[in-house]
Amino acid sequence: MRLSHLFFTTLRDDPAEAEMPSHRLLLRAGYVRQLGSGIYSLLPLGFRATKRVEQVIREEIDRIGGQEMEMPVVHPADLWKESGRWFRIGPELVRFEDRAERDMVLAMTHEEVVADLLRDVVRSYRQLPMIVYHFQTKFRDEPRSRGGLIRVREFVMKDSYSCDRDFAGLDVAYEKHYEAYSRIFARLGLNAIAVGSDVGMMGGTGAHEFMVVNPAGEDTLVLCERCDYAANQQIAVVAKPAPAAEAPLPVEEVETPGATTIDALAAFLGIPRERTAKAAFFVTGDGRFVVAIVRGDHEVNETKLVNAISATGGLRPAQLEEIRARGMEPGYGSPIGARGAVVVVDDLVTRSPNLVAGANRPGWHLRNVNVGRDFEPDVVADITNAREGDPCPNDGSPVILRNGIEVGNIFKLGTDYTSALGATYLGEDGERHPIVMGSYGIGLGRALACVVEEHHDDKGICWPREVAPYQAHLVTLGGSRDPMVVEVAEQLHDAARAAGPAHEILYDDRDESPGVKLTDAELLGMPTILTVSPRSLAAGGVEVTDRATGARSIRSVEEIETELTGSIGAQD
RNA sequence: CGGGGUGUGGCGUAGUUGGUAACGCACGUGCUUUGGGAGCACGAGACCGCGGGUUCGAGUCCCGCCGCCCCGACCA
Repeated sequence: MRLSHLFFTTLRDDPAEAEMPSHRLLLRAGYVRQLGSGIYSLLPLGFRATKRVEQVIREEIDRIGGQEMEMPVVHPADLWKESGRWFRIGPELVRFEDRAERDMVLAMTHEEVVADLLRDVVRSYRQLPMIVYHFQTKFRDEPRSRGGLIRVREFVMKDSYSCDRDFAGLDVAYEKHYEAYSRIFARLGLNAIAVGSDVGMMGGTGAHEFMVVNPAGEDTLVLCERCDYAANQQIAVVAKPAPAAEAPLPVEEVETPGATTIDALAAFLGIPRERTAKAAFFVTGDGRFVVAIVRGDHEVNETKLVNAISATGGLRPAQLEEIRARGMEPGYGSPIGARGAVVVVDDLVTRSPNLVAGANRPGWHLRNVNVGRDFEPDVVADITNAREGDPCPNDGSPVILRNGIEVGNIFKLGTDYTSALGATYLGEDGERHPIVMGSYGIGLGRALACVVEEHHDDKGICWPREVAPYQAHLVTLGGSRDPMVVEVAEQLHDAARAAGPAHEILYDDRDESPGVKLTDAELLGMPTILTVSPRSLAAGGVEVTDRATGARSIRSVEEIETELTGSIGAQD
């Protein structure tokens, strides 16, 4: 591909609104352009790189038996009403009416369509198991997109769906995907770690997210310093050693004017935060009022809290009036004397004696509060966030906290969708059974951006070979109108092109100064930069620079031609 | 949806007490130049986000709206 004809442009200056390196570089190097908030066009270079990511994924999903297909982006809302999601999902699901005033949705995922196809196509257990997948556009009207391609509203996702006779079959399909994903991310040059993640109401044996450690990540990962323990903070369980036992002391009131926060309270009384109990107030989607009690040195983990009380519809913070109506006082709150509230107590609190807790009276707290004696929990569970330095549940080593970007997830769906839509098969036993599904996603654009996050330097992108839109970037220098230089360059370009689309190289045939060409070559990031100039010819041929390492060597023209047209492409 | 910011040629920016828009890069033409974002000359390119208002006069002041970015809320 001649750069003089490529639909792109590089920017000398950093775009003002791009903060993440991947966003900045993909814009500057002419890979993508923004159309609106969270909506991007892929220019030819970006499209080509995305196609390479896609091909890696395709090969690995095919390898575990996936069958590629394609499902629509626009769905009749009836399907989503059948599954119930039409009613459960908020405004991130785009709804509209067609000309006949039928409700329609823009697909944000494709479980419903798969389940619909299953009930049409699958009749017998003999047709199972199977895996289908496609690369298809999703639209999710996120309240806030950010970070360039990292979090967008419209994106192409590889989503695969496993369809099995039973949960044992699901486990197999899940394991296959786990391994396929590991291979995919390794091939993409991504250091992705699989972390356990929340399975929500689904039960089953689990879900994993594949996370890339990145400061801009939106999830918090809990990682063991020593062993391979890794979990999303949403579900991470760490050891919580109990303090030394003490005999319960009598409750005393203590005046604590203005101490509405744990920090203020601990400072005022001159005690450590772990001697206090913190109350947080929520209302569940199904209308229950919840007061969660954790120790002052911990934070409430809402995901764990939701799971502990099976709160359908999630949680929202309670309003002041709602709290007071239950006999509690924000800032000085505790379950003591509360009414009409589900009291959820962190297990550590039950093992921590003589805590300072709210007196439910402004300006007052209570000393020596003990769970069981002074108030009765409705639920005792682990409802706190793991903290940096807490003991790993496997080997007790300190855990560390890191931000992570989710580049893929695998999820045991079970029979929710197939039951709702009536996708069943006739088993060997002559009975109807719901098909057991799993779903598995990878966002292409996000994966691409993560590759750039991991593979760049101060000059530009450094594509891994598996992802590079072109295998090499050919630059002519030092009198680029020199007939010999042009002839050699044209020869290499033609030869690579003749070897097939996968072998094609980028050829900078522009009449630009050496500085511009070399700077652009480094910005664009092809793994190999080939330089042809009178100097290189005099030295024996073509100068070969490895973009990632900067290593240079002179190779003969014939040698380079052989490599360009041979297997060096790694794109076969 | 809250909080903060921002909107001026393709990109990055300047624009003072209100007087019809400037600079760098990029772009076009010509000549020179060619191993690290070249030089000279000429040139093109902006309804200053949109609407209303104040004013003799608005990029600038006032009101409303919109877009985009960041933080938070949210996230099958």
